[in-house]
Order: sequence, then C-alpha cells, then structure tokens
Amino acid sequence: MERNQNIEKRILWVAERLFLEKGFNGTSTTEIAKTVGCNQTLIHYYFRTKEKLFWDVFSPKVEQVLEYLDAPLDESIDFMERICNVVDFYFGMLELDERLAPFIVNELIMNPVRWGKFRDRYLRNESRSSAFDRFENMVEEEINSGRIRKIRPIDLLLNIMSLTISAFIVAPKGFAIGECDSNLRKSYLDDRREDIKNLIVNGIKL
Amino acid sequence: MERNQNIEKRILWVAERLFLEKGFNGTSTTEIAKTVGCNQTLIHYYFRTKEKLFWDVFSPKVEQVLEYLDAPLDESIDFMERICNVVDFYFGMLELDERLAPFIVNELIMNPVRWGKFRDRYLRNESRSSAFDRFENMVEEEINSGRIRKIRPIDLLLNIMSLTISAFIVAPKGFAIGECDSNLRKSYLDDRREDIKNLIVNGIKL
DNA sequence: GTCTATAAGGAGATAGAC
DNA sequence: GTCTATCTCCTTATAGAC
Repeated sequence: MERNQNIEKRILWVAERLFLEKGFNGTSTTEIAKTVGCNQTLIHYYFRTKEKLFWDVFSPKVEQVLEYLDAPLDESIDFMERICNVVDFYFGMLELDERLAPFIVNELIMNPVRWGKFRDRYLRNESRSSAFDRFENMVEEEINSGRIRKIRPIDLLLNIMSLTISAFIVAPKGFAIGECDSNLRKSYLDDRREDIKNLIVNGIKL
Repeated sequence: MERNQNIEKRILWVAERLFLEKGFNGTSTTEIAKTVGCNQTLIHYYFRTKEKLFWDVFSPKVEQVLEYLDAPLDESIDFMERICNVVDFYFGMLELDERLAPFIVNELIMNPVRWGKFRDRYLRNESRSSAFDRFENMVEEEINSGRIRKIRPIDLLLNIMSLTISAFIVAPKGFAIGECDSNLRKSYLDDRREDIKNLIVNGIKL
C-alpha cells in the first residue's frame, strides 16, 4: 500500500490490520492515525465514529465470504463430500490469518450489539445470504430421503463452526502444552481438520 | 449477603456478580465500590489492583470445579457412559448461570495473559489437576484395548468443550432466529446436550 | 481536506488526614 | 480501616482556523 494513496483508503487498511491485531478496544483512533501518518481528527472526518469505521472495514469482508460460501455446496458432488467441503471452506478461510478466529469471536460473536446487527443484516429474512437456504434445503433433502440421521441443519452448521473456530482459538495457545512454533501449529490444524470431518460425517451417518 | 459483613468479602461478592454480568472491562472499581456501598479506594486497599481482585474472585471457583471434575470419571461405569457424564458435567456447570460460558470465553480463553496464567496454574506440570491425568489414562486404555477409535485424549476433551461452550454462547442469541424466551432456551439446550453426546460417542465408536 | 486546540469524560491508582 | 482529594493517563469526539 503506497503512502500517496488517498487517506480514506489508508485509514481503512490500517484499521483492518490493527483491529485484527489488537482488537477494537485495544486500538485507539490515535494509534490508527499515527500509523497512517495523519491527524487523529481525520478519522472522525471520514468515518464520524470509530464504530462506523469498524463496520466500513468489516462489511465488505463478510459480504465477500458469503459469496464464496456458495461454491462448496455444488450439488453435483456427493453429499458427505459437500459437507467436508464446507469444513474445508471454513478452515481455508480461518487459515488465511490466524488472528481471524479470535477476532470473529471477540468482536462479533461476543459483542451483543454487533451480533444483533450482523444477524439482522446477514442471517435473517430478506437480506439473508442464499447460501444458508441452499445448505438447509440440501440437508433436509438428505434427511427426508433417509440417507442421513435427523438433525436440524442449523445445528449441523453450528457443530462445524464450533469445532473449526475452537481449533483455531486453541492452536496458537497449545492448549495444555503451551505456545508452539508455526510448523507444529500447521500440522496440528491439518490433523484437526480431518478429525473434525470424520466426527461430523460419523455424526450424521445412519 | 448481609450489609454488615466485612467489606473485603462484600467486595469479592459484588465483584464476582458484576464481572459475570458486565465483564472485567465493563466493570469499573468505582461501580463495584458504589454497589458495595464503600469508597473506591478501599478496593485498592484490600486488593491493590483490579486484576488481582479478578483472580481472588476467580481462583476459588476454578479450584472448586476442578475438584468436582473427578466424580464423572468413576471407573465402575461403562466408558461411553463416563464420556456422557463428562458432557453432563460441563452442561450442568454452565447451566448454573447462563453468563458463565461467555464469561469464560471473554475473560479467560480470549485473554492471552490470563490464559497463560491459568494454563500454568491449572493445566501444566506439578500444579496440574489430577482429573486431567485420569481422563487421559482412561481414554488411552480404551484405545489400546481396541474398544474405541484412535484419538488424542486432549482432542476428545476439546471436542466436548467446544460443542458445549458454543451451545451456551449461541443459545441466548438464538443464532439465526433472534432472542428467545428462557423456556425455549432451556429446551434447546436439552436437545443440544443429547445431540452432543451422540456426536461425541459416534465419533469414537469403532 | 487537514490541521490545532480542546472538550468532556472516563479509567485505575496513590498520598495522607482521621 | 476508611475517608477526601487528587494525580496521571488515556479515550472518543468536536469547534473552528487555515
């Protein structure tokens, strides 16, 4: 990112980086400004509040992910394989940056106001991403055809997400072991990915 | 809790309640003092720092839970049932107060410094709770005897904890649905508890 | 658009009187 | 032990000059 780009974009870019690194509360507008190399008041000039800056950084990312979410659901593939693809999808996304999982947990899931806004925007009613409907229909069809055990589609998705996110939360901490190097982390996550696929698949098999 | 109790205990008691309700950062020492009905400086007189107050509140609770953790591992019971007991144990604990799961995630798991301190105190080496060793031995014995699939004991525990905690994180949010009343929440959690047991048990069956 | 200056409001912590 | 007074630091946000 060049120094000479317009300040608005540079603020967005720096904010994204710092929010991811230090969290929303851990990042002051003063620090963003200092990193950008501009005056702190400019952040308010362009984005009015820090919270609005957060959403201006965050929304485009969410929307991009929701678009990609369609691909793993390709109906020409075997159902169980599609489910594994969903696991791979989440793993792939969270692997892009190891600070992503903690960020999502802290700044989105655990913040009631933000979660409400997120849910209303992306999970409910009109604005709801079509990928969720496709996933639900696909699971219900398998249940009705007697090919998998009865499970609420949303719970299946919750199982996948819980296990995946927690793998990424726990990996850098080394759980009971302590911090470990990035190679060990990578191979741990690779193992976990396959374990989770097995667990999920065995859980819906008849 | 009587008004006339000594202030030190009342601070501990109020802090516990407020930390659980509003989180550590969301609770100021001033507010604790106001609720106790004492001067803000007294909190520093008794506990020196807010962080030390946190641990003075938190440690006894952790230690109590770790003691109880022995019971579900009773070796006279069938292994699969013991595993279900562990799930029940976590559910029972988190059901005591629905703010407990978010509290643990926010204040302990997601805070690197606190997590490090917690891990060093309760999960590692000398100070490690014996329940963890018992759990590990028990799982390894089943694997070696060829009665369950190969899995790292710590990963089995992680599966249980991830699924349980996330059930409690998600329940009050209603996930994609929105807030719901406490009866609905309760019956959702009861369903989830059985789903999770099935998932975990199917995941280790041969 | 960009700056200086500053408002306005917290927070946690300490000195020292009583 | 308990209080008043206060320090120090940091936050987001705004008014208004240039």
